[in-house]
Order: sequence, then C-alpha cells, then structure tokens
Amino acid sequence: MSLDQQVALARSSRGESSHLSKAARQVVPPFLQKLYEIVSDPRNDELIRWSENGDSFYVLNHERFAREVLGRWFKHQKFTSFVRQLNMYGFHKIPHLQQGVLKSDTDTEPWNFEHPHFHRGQPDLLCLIQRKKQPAHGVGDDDAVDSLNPANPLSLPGGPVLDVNSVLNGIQAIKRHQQAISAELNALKKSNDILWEEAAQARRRHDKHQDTINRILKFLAGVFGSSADGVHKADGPHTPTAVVPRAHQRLMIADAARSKAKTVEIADADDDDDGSHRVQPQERHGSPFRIEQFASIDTPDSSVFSPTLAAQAPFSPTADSNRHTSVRPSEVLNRNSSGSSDNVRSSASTPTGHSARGNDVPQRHSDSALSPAALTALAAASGAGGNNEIWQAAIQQVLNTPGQLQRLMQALANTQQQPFPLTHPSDSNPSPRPAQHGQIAPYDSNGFDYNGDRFRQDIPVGASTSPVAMPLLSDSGPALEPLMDNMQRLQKTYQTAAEIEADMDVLQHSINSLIENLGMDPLALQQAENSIAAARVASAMGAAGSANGYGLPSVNTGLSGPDSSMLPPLDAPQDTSGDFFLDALLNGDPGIDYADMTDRFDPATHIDGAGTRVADASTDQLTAFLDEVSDASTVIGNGSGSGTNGTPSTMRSPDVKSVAPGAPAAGQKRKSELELPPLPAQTTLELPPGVPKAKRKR
Amino acid sequence: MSLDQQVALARSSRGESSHLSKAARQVVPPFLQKLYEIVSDPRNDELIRWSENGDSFYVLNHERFAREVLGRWFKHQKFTSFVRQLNMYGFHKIPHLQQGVLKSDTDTEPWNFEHPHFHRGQPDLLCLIQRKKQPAHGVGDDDAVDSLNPANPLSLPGGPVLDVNSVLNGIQAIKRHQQAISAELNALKKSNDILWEEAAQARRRHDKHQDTINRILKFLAGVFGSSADGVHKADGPHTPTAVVPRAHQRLMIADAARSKAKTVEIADADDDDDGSHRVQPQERHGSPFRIEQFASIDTPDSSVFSPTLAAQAPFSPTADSNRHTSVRPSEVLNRNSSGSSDNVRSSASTPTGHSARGNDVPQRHSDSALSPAALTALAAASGAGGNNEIWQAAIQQVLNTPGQLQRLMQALANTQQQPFPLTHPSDSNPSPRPAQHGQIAPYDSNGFDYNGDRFRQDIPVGASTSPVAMPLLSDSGPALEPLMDNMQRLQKTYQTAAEIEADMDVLQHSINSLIENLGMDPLALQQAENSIAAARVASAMGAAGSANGYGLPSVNTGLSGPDSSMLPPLDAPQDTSGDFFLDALLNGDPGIDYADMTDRFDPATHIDGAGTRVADASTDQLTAFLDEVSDASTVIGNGSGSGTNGTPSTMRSPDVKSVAPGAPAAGQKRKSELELPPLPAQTTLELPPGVPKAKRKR
DNA sequence: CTGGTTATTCTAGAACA
DNA sequence: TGTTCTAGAATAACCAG
Repeated sequence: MSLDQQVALARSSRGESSHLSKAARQVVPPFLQKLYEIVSDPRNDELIRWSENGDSFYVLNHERFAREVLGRWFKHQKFTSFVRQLNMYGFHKIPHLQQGVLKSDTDTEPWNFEHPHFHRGQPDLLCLIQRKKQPAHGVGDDDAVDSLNPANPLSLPGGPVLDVNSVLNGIQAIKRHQQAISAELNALKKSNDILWEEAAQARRRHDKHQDTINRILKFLAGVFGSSADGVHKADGPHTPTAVVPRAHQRLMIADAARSKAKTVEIADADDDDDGSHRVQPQERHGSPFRIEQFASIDTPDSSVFSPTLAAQAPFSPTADSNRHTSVRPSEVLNRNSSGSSDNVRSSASTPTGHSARGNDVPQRHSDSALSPAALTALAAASGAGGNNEIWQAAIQQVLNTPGQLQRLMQALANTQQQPFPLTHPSDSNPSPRPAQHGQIAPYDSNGFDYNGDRFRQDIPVGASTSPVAMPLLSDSGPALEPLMDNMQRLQKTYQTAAEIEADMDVLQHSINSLIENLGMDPLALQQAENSIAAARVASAMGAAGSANGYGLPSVNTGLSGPDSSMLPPLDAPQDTSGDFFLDALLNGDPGIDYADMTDRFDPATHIDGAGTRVADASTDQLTAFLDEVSDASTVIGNGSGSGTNGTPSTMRSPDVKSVAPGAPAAGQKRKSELELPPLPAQTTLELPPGVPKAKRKR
Repeated sequence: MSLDQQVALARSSRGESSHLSKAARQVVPPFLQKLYEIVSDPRNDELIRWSENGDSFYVLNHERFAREVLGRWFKHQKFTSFVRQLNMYGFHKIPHLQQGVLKSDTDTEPWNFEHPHFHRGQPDLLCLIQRKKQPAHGVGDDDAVDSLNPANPLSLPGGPVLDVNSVLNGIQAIKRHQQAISAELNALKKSNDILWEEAAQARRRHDKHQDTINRILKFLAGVFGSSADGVHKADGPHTPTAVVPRAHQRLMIADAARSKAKTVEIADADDDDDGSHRVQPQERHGSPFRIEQFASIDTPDSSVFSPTLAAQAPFSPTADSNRHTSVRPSEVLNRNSSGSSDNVRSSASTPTGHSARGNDVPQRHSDSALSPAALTALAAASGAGGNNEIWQAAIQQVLNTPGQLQRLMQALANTQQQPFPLTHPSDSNPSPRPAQHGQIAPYDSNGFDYNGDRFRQDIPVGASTSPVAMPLLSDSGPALEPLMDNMQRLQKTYQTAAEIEADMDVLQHSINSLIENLGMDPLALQQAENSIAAARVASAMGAAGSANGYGLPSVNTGLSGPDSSMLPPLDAPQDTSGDFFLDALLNGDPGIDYADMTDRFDPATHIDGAGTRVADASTDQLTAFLDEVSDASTVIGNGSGSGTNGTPSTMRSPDVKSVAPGAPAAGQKRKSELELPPLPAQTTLELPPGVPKAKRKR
C-alpha cells in the first residue's frame, strides 16, 4: 500500500464530518478513522487532543474520556480496550515526563500516544498504519520444548520404570487417602450438622426450661403477689427493708463472712448476663414491682449458649416462628461473619446498657430488703402462738418485698446456668500434625471420655466422674453422640492427612530416584520446570475444587448479618407483677455459704434429712387463697404481660441484610474456573521482527 | 517452601494489624498481603470487597478505587497495574454477568477477581498463591500445575522431562495442600472438642435445670400439698381433679387458645425428653392427678426441635433401658426424618399413651398423696374468705420448717452459681487477637492464623474483641465460635480436598504421559509393577498409620453402641407429686415471655468471686432443700414418705448412674473407630487426557 | 553493591464475537 | 476487526548477604 494509496489518500478532503475520502474509508480500519476524528474534534479537547506539534495526542483524563467519549464511538467504555487497539495499530505511549509526579488524587496524569503515521492534519497517512497480525502461528511449543530438551535424557529404560511405577503407586495411594479424607470430611460435615442441630436444640430446650421456670415464678408471684397487691400495693418495694432487720442479722450471723461476697456475686451475674440487654431499659424502670428482676429470671444459660448460635443461627431474632427453623451449617457458612458479629455486638450490649443495669442492681437489693430471715424473725417474734395480726404483718412483709421474690426467681432461673466452659482441651498447640501419633485423641474417647484432665476441668461440677453426677447427664445422652462422631471423624481425617504426608515423602523420594535414573538432576529440573507444573496443577486444582459438587461456599463466608436471625435473641417477657414472696425466700441469708454446697451435694441424700413436715397448714383456706391469687396473678400477668412480647429491641441487628446479590457472578466464575487457563504460549520465538521490542519509555 | 513456610505460618501469632502471622508475612509477597488487607478492610467496602461467599472480590468502582485506595498501598494509582499484579499471581477476572449492560455513564461496572486460594477469612491460603515466574523457559509456576494438565502439549518431544518436573511440582503442590488440610483438620478438631464440651455442658445444664424445676415443683407441691394434707388427707389423690376444676380452668382461660396446644406440647416434650420414661409405668397408672402433667415439666423442647435426634434416637417409648443406646450420626443421617418424627409423636402423644399415663399417675400420687390440686380443691371448699387460723396454718407450714425454708433460700441464692468456668478457646491461643482492622479476628486455635473474616464470623459472639458486644454474648459467646469456625474449616478442608483430588488427576495424567514418553505403557507398567510399588507405599503408609495407632476407621463407623454411654439419655427425674400447680403455672400465661430473663445472670462472673466454685452448689442446695421438703410432704402425704431416698422413683433415676461406667466403653469404641476401612482400590490411572484448554471466560 | 525477587508499566497474545 | 482478559517484557525498586 505504499505510495499509490498514500497519494490517493493524501488527496482526500477532510473538512467534512469525515476526514477521509470514501476510498480511504474503505481501506482504513474503523478504529483509526474514529481515532482521528475523536482526536481532531475540538469538542473533545478537554479530554483528548493533539499535542502541540500535532505528532501525538493526549488523553487528558482517561477516566472521563472512557466514560464520555469512548461510549460514543465504540462498543465499550474501557480505556484499556482503547489502549489495546492503539497498541494493536502500533501506537506507543510516551511516558509522562514526571511519571509519578502529579499524585494530587483528583488529578489524573495524561496519556500521550504517538505513531509515526498519525499526525494532525494528515489523515491520509492513516492507511500506512497497519494492524498487527496475529502470529501466523508456528511457534510456540517447539521453542519451549526445545529449551527443555537439552537437559533431558529420558533414555535409560530400565531404572526409571520401576520408579515410575512407584510414583504411580504412590499417587494412587495418595488418591486413596484423598478419598478417605473426603469421606471423613463428609462425615464430619454431617456430624457437624448434627452438632448444630444439637446446639439449636439445647438452646430451645433451655428456653423452654426458662419458660417453665418463669411460669412457675410468675405463678408464685401471682399467688403471693396478688394478695400482697391488695394490701400493700401502694407501698411497693420500698417499705420492707427497715422492718425486720434484726431477724435478718440473726440468720446472717452464721454466714456473715460470705454474705457479702454472695450478694456481689449475684449482682455481677446480673450484669453479665444481662449484657445482652434484652429488656428494654424503660421497661425496667419505674415499676413498683420491679419487673426487671423478673426479667432476669430467664435462664442465663441460653444467653451463654445462644450468643454464638444466636449470632450465627439463621433464626430471625424478631420472630419466634423462626426459632423452630432448623439451621443448616452450610447456610450458615455462607454468610458473612463480619456483618453478623458486628450486629450482635452492637445490638447486644452497649455501654449504656451496662450502666442502666448497674443502676438496677442497687434497687434490687433494696427490694430484697426483706429477707426470709426477716420473716423467720417475725414468725419468731409472733411466737409460736402467733396472733393474727402478727402473722399478717409477717406475710405482708414477705409479700411486699417483690425484690426478694424476684431474686428467688432469678436464682431459680440461674441455677442451672453454666457458662460454657470453653476451655479447650487440647490445645493451643498450633502444630498441626502432632497429635496424630501420640495422643490423638483427646477426643476419641467419648464424648465423655475426654480424658481426665479436660473433664475434670470443664466438668468439675461433678458431672462426669462421680456416679452421682452422671445422672445429670441423663437426659441428653443420645443427642450428643453425633458430637462424638464428629470428633472421631476429625481424628481420622487428621490421621489421613498425616499419612498422606508420609506418602508424599515416599513419592517424592521415588520420583527423585526416577529422575536420577533418567540422568537428570532432580533439583535442576525442578528448578526449571517447577513453576510450570506447579502452575498447572494449581490451576487444575483450583478448577476442580470449584467444580466439585461440594458447592461448598467459601469457608469463611460464614455468617453474615442475617445469621443473627437464626437464633432469635431471647426476648424478655417481662411481666412480673408480683414477686415478693419468692424474693423474701431468696433474700434469705446472704450469709450462707454456698460455695461448698456445690455438686457434692447430692440432692437425693439431703432430701430426707429434715423430714420436717411442712404439711399441716390449713388447706382449705390456703387453697382458696391460692386460687384467688392465681386468678389475680393471671390478670396481673396479662396486663403487664405486654412487657414480655414488647421488647422488640432485642437482638436483630439491621445491618445483616446487605449481603445478597452477587451470587450469580460467582456461578459464572465457577464455570470459568473449570476451564484451564490458556496454556502459555511458549512461543518464545524471537518476536515479530517489525515490532519494537525494546520498551520505549524512559 | 512448603514446609518451612507452612510451619512458619502455622506458628504465627497474628494479632497485629496484619492478618498474617509474622512468618507468613515473610513468605507471602507484599502484594498478596496488601490485597488481602485491602479487600478485607470494611472501610473499603464501597470500593472493593469480598463477594458474598468470600471466594472472590469485587472492585466496585475501579476509578475511585485507583485514586483512593491504590495510592495508599502501592506506589502507583493505576488500576491496570493492579490488575497486572493480580494476573501475575494467577487471579482471574470473572466476567460480569451482563458485560456491557450498565452503561449509565456514571456507573462503572464492577470488576470481579478470584483466585482459588484467595478467600475471605483464609489468609493462610495466601502462601499457596505463587507469583508467576519469569520465563526461564517455561511457563508460570502458579499454573505450573497446568503443565500437568493432560492437554499439555509439551509432551511430544522432550515431553517427559517437563512431565517429570510437572509431576514434581504437582507433588509439591499436593504437599502444600496436604499441609493446609492438616492444619485445617487440626483446627477443626479443636473446634470440635470445644463443641463437644459445649454440648456436654449444655446437657448438664439442661439436666440441672430440669432437676431444679422438678424439685421446685415438688417442693411447691409439698408445701402446699402438705397443708392440704392435714385437712384432706383422707381424700387423697382421687378427689382433687374433679374438685378444683374451676381454678384450673380459670387459669387456663387466658390461655385457652394455647392451653391445649400447650398441654399437647408438654406431652410431647415429655415423650421426647422424658421419652426416656423416667417415670415407671406402674407409677404412672391410676393417678387421677394426672402426673403426666408434671412429668411434662421437663423441657419438651428437645422433642420439638430435635426431630432428628429425637426421632432417630433409639429411645423406646416403653423401655428405659434403651435410653442409653447411642445413636450414630451416620445412622441418624441415614434415617428418614419422617419416620423419626412419627415415632416421636406417636410415642409421645398418642391418646393411648396419655391414657396410660393418666392411669399411672395414681401410685406416684399416693406417695405425694396430697397434690396441689387437692389443695386447691380444699381451699375452694373452705371458701375464699381466709380466717386467721387458716392463714396461720399456711404460714406456719412455711415457717415451721425453718430448715427447709432456709435451705430453699440458700439454694436459691446459690442458684446463680455456675459451675463451669468458661475459658475461651481462643484464649488458649497465645497470640493476641488482632483487633486491628476491625474485623479480623483470626481464629487462633489452629496453628494457622486463619483470621480475618473468619474471625468475624466466628467470634461474632463477642468473644473477644469488642467490649461492648461482649456483654451480650458474654458467657456463651465464645463457646459457639468454635462452631462457626468449625464449619468454616470444614468448608476449607473440603475445598482443599477437592483440589487435591484435581491435582491428583492432573498428576496422574502427567505421569501417564511421562511414561508414554518413556515408551512404556502406563497401564502395563502399572499392572506389572503396581503391586510392588503399592506394597511399598502401602507398607510405608500403613506403618505410619498403624504406628499412629490411628488406623483410620471407616468413615461412618461413627458412633457405635458404646457411645451412647458417652452421653446418657436425658432422664427425667420424675417425682412429681403434686402437679396441678405447675399445670396451672405452665398453662398460665402464655403471653409472658420469659426468654429474656435468663441472660442477665452471668455465671462466669460468679465463678471467680471467691475462686471457689460456687458452681452447682446453689443448685444442689436448692435441690436438696426441695427434696427435703418434698420428702416431708411426701411423708405427710403418704405417711409412708420413704421420702427422699426411699423413693427410687423420685428424681434420680437409677439408670442414670449406670451410665457412668459406660464411658470407658465409649473410649474403647473410639479407638476401634479409628481403624481405617479398607481403602477402595481405585486405579484411575488413565485420566482424561485432554482437559480443556479453552479460555476460561465466557 | 550485587543477585534475586517483586513492582510497575507498556505491549503483545489469545480467545471470542 | 473489535473487545476482553491475560501474558510478556523491560525496567524500577527492594532487600538480604
């Protein structure tokens, strides 16, 4: 196309919209035509224009240029594509004088391109610009191969063979192990699901327990509270304290030493658990009956346990309906943890919450002012004979002290709580393999057989060892099994991995020998080829990984905000109207030392001890009373009961949701993954002659 | 690099700003570290963030990203440079779904990149990402693996060499993966341990709860029942039902709607939890008091929620002995949910069952002769108006039993104690947690520093990081982490396994080609030599394996009978003498929400107090007290009150004890479990030769 | 300061439409 | 030919010894 064309083109008229003649337009590739027009169009001067002397052009702001100009001329808006074309046509970028100078953030450094035949006012030269052709091909493999060849002498027949076989066998072994691992993992996964289920169940069970306890308490409160209500409602919590101090002391004497600790403890407990702040602050305050105390009644266990679950479980916090939803681990995994965690935290416990709580505590104590001791004292005072008035007073006392009742309830509620001991058994030991051979299993034993140490630590309460303790575990037994399974599987997998490791060593060795047999230097080869093989394998693996049906979401994706919904935050039903009775009971003696009583105490044994008769009282009246009370309580309960449901504030963190879209993309990607990456063009032929090989810049 | 790096990584502590351990940081190229941080930093979410499932990342607005983010981390602000690096490390762009769709001018289409080893929360995988090496002659390392790829053209001439290398590389890659898997498994194992512990604790807690509740109920029954006793003792169990229907009804009225459901539920629950049939059949029959209601008190939740477990659990409705049977997860998994559910239900609440139970009741009641119902009835009979005498009697009842009262109070007070110390798993980890970037919270448990996202997920519960959040989750929070972590790990491991699988295939193929190049027939060779090599390898492996003592057990071997001992079935202590009360209570206010009340108590806090274990003491005391009381009542009621100890039927179910001994057995079983099942002989040597070379995208 | 690796930049390869 | 994604290649920057 040399001269003739050029001449022809040169003649072209360029004033019109097109700078090229018809003939030229048929010869010159669209890209060049468009480029010429774009650069020449003064309307684009802000974004792209000729250099001062017209032998190159600048793209002043490639971002805006891409958005505002490219789209008008091309099917895309990608600056990179534009550049690709330029390069394709032999344009070169002229490096900016001060390459990295203007970093003013908002400023984009201009791109300057030139081409020997791309000049202002000379569209006729465009025909001289040739698009680079593709390689015509040929090259490639040979080159690469050749380079490799020199060194390699695969010649020797004998030796290698065996090694090769060993390699093959080793690989097979690895494969088998791999499969074993896969199986293990699968089993583990299932096991994990079960575990999850178990956890969820435990949660629910706990909730129910709590519920039951609450009901009982409420009932009691209702029973006793109502009567109190009628009499002292006005007084509310405040009066009682002063009344029976003496008796209190008496009782306390014995336990004096500890009493303080105990109370404190309780207070703390309250704080901690409440950390969740399920109850609305408002609800808590101002109620003569001190609803909050009641609120506290729920068993802390759930809190203990649930936090995790709650956070991760798919249950929606707000709706109870969700509770029953089963949570599938896999689902859980897909969620974003960050979101969820944040949510949980934020929603859960703000400093404010604490302070609020702290405040609450004191009151509580005041409420409890009337201790059982007091009651006792009164009773004593009144004497065995007891006259009505005295009795009444005593009872009133009891009834009037809602706080105490509350405490009782709380105590009940708390009784079982056990913070989860998360101690972990085995180890902090990071090293992966270690366990395998020796001590494998802390776990295997059984769920329970965790070895002694662990057990002792975690289950000090006597759960395990002592026969007495065992009973405790009774109910749940079966449920846990899956857990064990899980452990076992883990062990197995672990082991398998170790074995594979061993296999690999063997394999490696055999391969090395093979190579040596072949007369090559394994190391050298490795150095040379390593990268290649590795790359391929890696890619292959990657693809496979995504390919395999597991469809397992990325591991960590885990829990996102939504997760929190899985296990709804406990919400506190608050209606606790009357409670003093219990309170009185509970308050009883701070002094008592409970520490000792722990597990050893076998309830069964003690039971008989007193053998006192509680019985005799006059039944009829009592019954009547109870009836009345219960009614009252019911009413009361319902009335205030709204408190219960009310607390919307609970857990639900809003942030959870954002995650969603995007999945499809992943899908695509997956597919793409499966395909192996293009093989490297091993063409290292000496590059196409004409093209500038050296980099121009600088 | 593999081992060193990995080991180093494993060891690392990562709490600092970086998600990686120190060691890791030395091995992982800066670019990858930066990339991980950038992507994981929530502050950049607007511009760059993980995909939903964490297996890729998006650059939402590359222009802004380039300006605002790149400059902060790199020496440039060029998105193209960033992309080049990504490609250099083997990242691939995932084409946008609708490539050129959103042309809204102001909108930039997001760029989505992925890499098989670049996942949210798995910075430990970064060490697997290899930068492509310069030509040296072949291809990139990363995809070195590709060379293994069957499609691999190099085979022809010098083929073998390259193949050998590819094999080596592939093996190395596999090794790395293997190690990663090992680490994962380790982590998983730990996680599982924790989970187990939690489950066990939950169980125990639950049991205690139940026990407490039962005791309380009993106590109440005793207290009130006793008074009734005096008056109506003669009436005994028979009268009450009819007598006080009214009160009962009244209470139920409010809940009428639910009452039925509730009762049903309870019944079911009973079956499920109690499914174990804590109450002897004989005991159950003939009681007009409807003990079953009491029985139901134990938390039914299990039934509701644990369909899987419950359903599959071997509980036989009739025989207690079955309780201890262990359920194997695998078995469980295999079972049909429908079947299980049916079982539960049928056993739980069939009309028959109910009736039977009703009949049973009497005996038991005979012990507790005076049931609350009776009391109520009496009360009703006596009339609403209380006279002094009546009051006195009632109060006396309560007050006269100072010992009991005191105990009760004590018990209640102690209630909050919490036996189990919560140590957090993560705590064990020496490395401080990185709060650094906000969300990173690596799960340290394993040698690896998995961190980042995972952490967010795992620790959402508030285990560590945020003080604020913590409160809610306080106790339990950390406990669940393991679950999440576990899941994540599973996922990872899974993935890894899959990848390895792929690698193996590739390797296999390359080996085959190698062999072919060598002029051998792979199959033939294999046939011939297979046994030999296999033998060797096998022996080697076997030795290792057996040495460990692990012998991998068959996957599903899972839990065998002995396991059941591990966790004994929940048994329900059933001594429910008086129950209407409870009944009333339970039916009581459905509206009340108790859920929240729990958490406030923080068991953990209690623990430390004196350093003493207050733990269960409270519970025990309470229990004891209650027992005592109940005994008393029992005595009164029966006159026979063999009371506490006597009544075997009472709470402590005898069978429970039996459980303990079983534990060891479980241990044994575990061991047996470990033995591996025969490996499947799979000779898949001839892998599909040509894997697709096609370009990935589109 | 020198060799080896990573980073940055520009250009080319390749696949596909 | 155009578009897109990825690789090659040259050079710059770094870092350990």
